[in-house]
Parts: sequence; C-alpha cells; structure tokens
Amino acid sequence: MKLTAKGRYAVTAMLDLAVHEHEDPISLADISERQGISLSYLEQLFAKLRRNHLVASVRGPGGGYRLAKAASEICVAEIIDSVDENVDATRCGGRSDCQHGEICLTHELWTDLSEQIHQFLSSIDLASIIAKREIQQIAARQDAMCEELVRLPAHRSVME
Amino acid sequence: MKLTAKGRYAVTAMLDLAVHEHEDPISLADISERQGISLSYLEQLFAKLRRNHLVASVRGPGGGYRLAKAASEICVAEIIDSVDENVDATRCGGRSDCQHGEICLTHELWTDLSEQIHQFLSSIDLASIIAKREIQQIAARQDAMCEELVRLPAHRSVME
DNA sequence: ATTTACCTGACTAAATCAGTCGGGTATAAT
DNA sequence: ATTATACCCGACTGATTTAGTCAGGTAAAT
Repeated sequence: MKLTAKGRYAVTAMLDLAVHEHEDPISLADISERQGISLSYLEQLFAKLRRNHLVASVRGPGGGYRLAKAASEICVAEIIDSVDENVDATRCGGRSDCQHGEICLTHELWTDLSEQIHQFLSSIDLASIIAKREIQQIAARQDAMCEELVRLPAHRSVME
Repeated sequence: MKLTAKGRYAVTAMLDLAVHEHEDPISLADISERQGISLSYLEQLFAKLRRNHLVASVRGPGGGYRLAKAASEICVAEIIDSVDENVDATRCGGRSDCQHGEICLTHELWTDLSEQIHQFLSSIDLASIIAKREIQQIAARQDAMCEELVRLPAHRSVME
C-alpha cells in the first residue's frame, strides 16, 4: 500500500468517470481537460485500471471508458493498488528470518497496521464518496437559502 | 499525506522505542540492529522526529532516544507527517482556479478522502498497536496451551 | 582524555514520478 | 473505402525522492 499523487490521480479520474456514469463512454481527452491530467499519463493509468477490471473500454469514435462495475462496487483501495503495482517488499518475505525473535514483533506490528489501512480504504467506495459530497452541497445550498431569508438588508461583504 | 517505506521505517523505529520504553535511553545503534535499518538513515529520520517533538535525545555515553510523550499520546499520522515533509501540493492551492467549476468538485472529493485517511491514522496510537499485538500473543499462547492438553500422542509435523 | 552516541550537512546510486513521443489498432461515420 | 476518433502500447526522459553513505562535528559520562 502506497499513497502518492499517482494514486490520487487514479482516484480522481475514477471519480470523474463515476460522476458521468450515465453518459456515453467518457474519453480520456474529456477527463484530461476536466481534471488537468495529461492525456498520455491517463492512458498509462487506465491501461492498469483496465487490466485490473475496474474500467471497460469502447474503441473507435465516440468511444471511451466506462466503469466495469457499479460505483458502489469499486473501492478506493482497489484503485490505488491497481496503479501502484503493490510490491509489498517486506524484507524477510514471510519467512521472518531476521536476526532475533524480537524483530518480527515490530515487523508484524507494522504489517498489522498496514492491513488496517488497507481495510479502511476498502471500506470506501466511489458511490459513497460522491453521495457524501452531494449531501454536503445540498446542505450548503440550504444553508445559503436560510441565510438569504433571515438576512438583514445587505450588509455582507462578498469576500466573507 | 504519503505512505511509503520511509514512513514505515519511522513507525517501526518508534514502535521499537515504545516497546522498550521503560529501559534506559535507546541508542540508534540498538534500533538499527534490531530493525535492520541503517544507522545513518535512522539519524536522518530521528532528526525530523526530534524537531517535531516526538522523541527526546540524551547525549553522551549511555545516551539515546526516548519518546517525548506517552506512547498513547503519539499517533501514526504524526510520525508519518514528521518524516514525509508533507507538501500537499494541490495544484490550485485552495483558490480553486481550475478551468471549469466541475473540476473542483472531484478535486475536493479527493481532499475530503485524504482528510479521512489522515483522521484514521490519527486515531491509532503506539500504545494501542502494541496492546493489540500483546493480546494476540497471549491469545496465541493460550491456544497453544489448550492444544497441548487436548492433543493425541505426537502425530503433528513441525512444519504445520 | 577518551569514548560514546547524538548531531549535521553534503553527497550519491538507484528507483520512481509525471509526463512525452511515436507509433500502432479497432471502429463509427462519411 | 477512407478518414477521423480514441483506445492501445512501449520506449524514453528530466526531475524528484529514496535509502542510504561519508565525514566531520558536539555534549556528556567514565
């Protein structure tokens, strides 16, 4: 498990795909423009996402990518693992052949933690991220409307 | 927030420190040997950990490092942030001056997620990691003892 | 004094990141 | 059939980061 800009790009791109789920296939050119990620770089990322069956491609004009499963079936951990080529690289590969017995105590402590992080990221799917934000936007809109009604005649700065 | 081997080294070293909390100050040489991390590299990491007030140093012979706070007061997120020099680098630094309005939708979606991960790692402190493992070890030992009692006369392979 | 062990900064090979470039191939539209 | 679209693929690259090394400090205990 690794958490870098690479994974962030992948998650962002997948979120873009999820948001536009009910349109025609989404071209990488669209995502590139909307999210400010270079087209060629997106192609690299999507090659990996496709190999891991997170997206499906439609070739030819009007083609592009779609989510391979429902947004609610795709978790963040999957996306990050797909593009990050998870090599794990625990120095004593499972065999725990370190110097003393104690070493593998903290060694395993870390792998436990690592597993926890992974499980956490597995518990977040694309649909719920979007839902959460939509709710926030609705709430924000409602707040704005309430304020509009309650407000005393125009004394507010735009910058506030 | 970034999750790399560097942060893993730092967390492992801090765990080592926490496990030996009630001894004399722990020298980096000890940690180096126990955890298989090079001494000079540990010095780099601990310089940062010290600047962030996670450890305190004792100089001279018999010196070393101690946790600057109780193990229960030190969370994983702190450790990783200390050594990773968190640069954040969101491309439109807060001002959300991206092309269309839609961009900052998924942009903020990601920062939300990032914040969630950070909060999660903030909820895990050194003491609880150690406690968890100790409990597991006790459980494992108890299991082994039970099996010992129930077992039929010697038919088990050592490799099992 | 000497040894221990922290402290600091400069340096480095190797890996990874983020991205480019050039050429494919499948397909829809004309 | 041609052409344009947009996926597909591999090689390449500059910049940065990793994971270290090396050389030389400084504080303190014996």
